[in-house]
Amino acid sequence: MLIDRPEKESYTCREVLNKVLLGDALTVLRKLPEESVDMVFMDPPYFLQLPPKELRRWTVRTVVEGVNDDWDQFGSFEEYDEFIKNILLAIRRVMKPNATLWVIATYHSIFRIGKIMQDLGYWILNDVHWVKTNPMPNWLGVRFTNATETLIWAVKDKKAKKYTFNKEFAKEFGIGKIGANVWVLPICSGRERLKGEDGKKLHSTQKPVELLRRVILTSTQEGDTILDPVAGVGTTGYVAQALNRNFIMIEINPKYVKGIEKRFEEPLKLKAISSKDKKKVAEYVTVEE
Amino acid sequence: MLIDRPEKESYTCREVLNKVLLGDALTVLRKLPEESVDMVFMDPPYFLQLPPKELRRWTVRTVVEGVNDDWDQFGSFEEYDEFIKNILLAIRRVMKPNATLWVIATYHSIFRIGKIMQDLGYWILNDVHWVKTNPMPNWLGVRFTNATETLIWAVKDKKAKKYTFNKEFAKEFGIGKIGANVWVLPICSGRERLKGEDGKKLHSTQKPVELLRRVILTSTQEGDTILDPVAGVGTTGYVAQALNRNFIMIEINPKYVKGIEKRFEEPLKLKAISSKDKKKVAEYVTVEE
DNA sequence: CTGCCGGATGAATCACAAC
DNA sequence: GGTTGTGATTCATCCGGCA
Repeated sequence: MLIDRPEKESYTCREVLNKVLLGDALTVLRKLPEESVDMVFMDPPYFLQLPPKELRRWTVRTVVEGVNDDWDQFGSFEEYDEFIKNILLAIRRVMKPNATLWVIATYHSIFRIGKIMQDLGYWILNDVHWVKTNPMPNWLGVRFTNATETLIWAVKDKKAKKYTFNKEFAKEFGIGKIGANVWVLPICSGRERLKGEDGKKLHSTQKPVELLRRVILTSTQEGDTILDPVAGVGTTGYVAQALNRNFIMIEINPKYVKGIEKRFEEPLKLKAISSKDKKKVAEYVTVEE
Repeated sequence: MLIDRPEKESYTCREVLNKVLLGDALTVLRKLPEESVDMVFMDPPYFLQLPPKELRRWTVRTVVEGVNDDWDQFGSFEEYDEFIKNILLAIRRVMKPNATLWVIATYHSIFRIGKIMQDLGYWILNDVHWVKTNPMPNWLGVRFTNATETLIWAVKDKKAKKYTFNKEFAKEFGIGKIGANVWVLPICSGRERLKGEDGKKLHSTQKPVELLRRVILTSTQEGDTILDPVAGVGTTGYVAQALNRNFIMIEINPKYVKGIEKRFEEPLKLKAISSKDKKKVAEYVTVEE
């Protein structure tokens, strides 16, 4: 069975391998054996601005002179930080000593996440920048078009050395010929995008298969175990399976889990990025004369 | 006089306009009038935490002149955070209500800086990614080649609305045709790179003129006042002057200040990026068929 | 003046084994 | 644990020397 709802106190690796565990990330993570996974990919919820009324004031406010009282968003920042910190701690426990962790987010939250990671002892190896060829057309002329998401790639500890890095793939994916930390690829759309029964997109931030293909190929070996504690519609496991890696996915929303189940009925056949798509990418990033 | 050593308790804007103030950033910032500058560009120490040993090129046996300057040394993350927080607070005081702030750093510290900015109430407008066409390669192939630096662009407060954003320039500089938050340009080298009397680079991390040109053209108007509290060899003011903006620069190191003085003897004549360079950039980011 | 070639170098958290 | 010596292996770009 692909789907499982963990009831026991703790699980062996074998019991949860290649399963989607229905439940809260933190609760389920704590049931997994320690030092058991080779790589973790996390796509945490984005930080959403709540209406000011629901927010508390930030206690550190008193540090600053001459500041008006509208610093209300910090109450929710604190809650967000707490959530991130706890899940990063729980992840750290299940990572093998030389496992690596990927986290993806936008500027709304990536800075908070990165600092928390460093404070917990994670050692950042790279930031990788996903440049979207077809970002949301949010051009109001008041900001730069936000065409990027940032991935942080890290090890548990500064001392971790023998992590997996397949540089041939890194060179293939990064722009230029030097394996740079910049990936240019389109967002998930078209047939790849999962739809609900209402015909609308099932998940608001479904990650493209190609993104996970790159993550997995550069940082794991065949047979490795990949964990995604906030699986959403399960792109991580879906691509992992196609690349002969094992996966453990955790997702709390039954709607998404149902989506994963349906998705897995038709296993992914991976093909390299089409030359047509490559051409599009090339056109996109080319600077005009 | 271009150079000035502030002795008084406080200064009017007129007294410090288009001057390099020799002194500690925090001390001098507190002497400036509040709400007096339109834009701030800050290039703080990145706290690279480079290993104490030297890195030697294998083929030519030469040593990489890393960033081992005293100004990049901090005892701990906490110490670094305190430094950043205090300077960000002092900057906030002198910013006009609709002024904007740019901060640049690499993955070593940009996440910490971004979180501290958010915690202090700064409202992030964008992250802008500088993709370097000619970075140091990662020789051992154990990571992605770190080819980027990240700029955070922010206003003092979420409520600030009427900040300057020249969208024509944003469209010109960003890759694609959408004004994306990605700038591709080479690092500062060759004749542009200031040399000391020993023939070696005067500053380990001099920023390219083209980077500042983009920052200034997108986020200020002619006649605006631009502050750089950690001026180094003064690229910010040098480009500001060429673009008919006013500047206030602060720098504590007399060696760098002397470098600025000499640099200003020959005012910058700005030329647009050449079509040859544009072509190179295009080649660099183009994806192969 | 131009073109070719060798040398130098860049914000780098870059390895590993032996003592 | 720290220190030191050996060795495996990157690329775009600029500059100066020389043909």
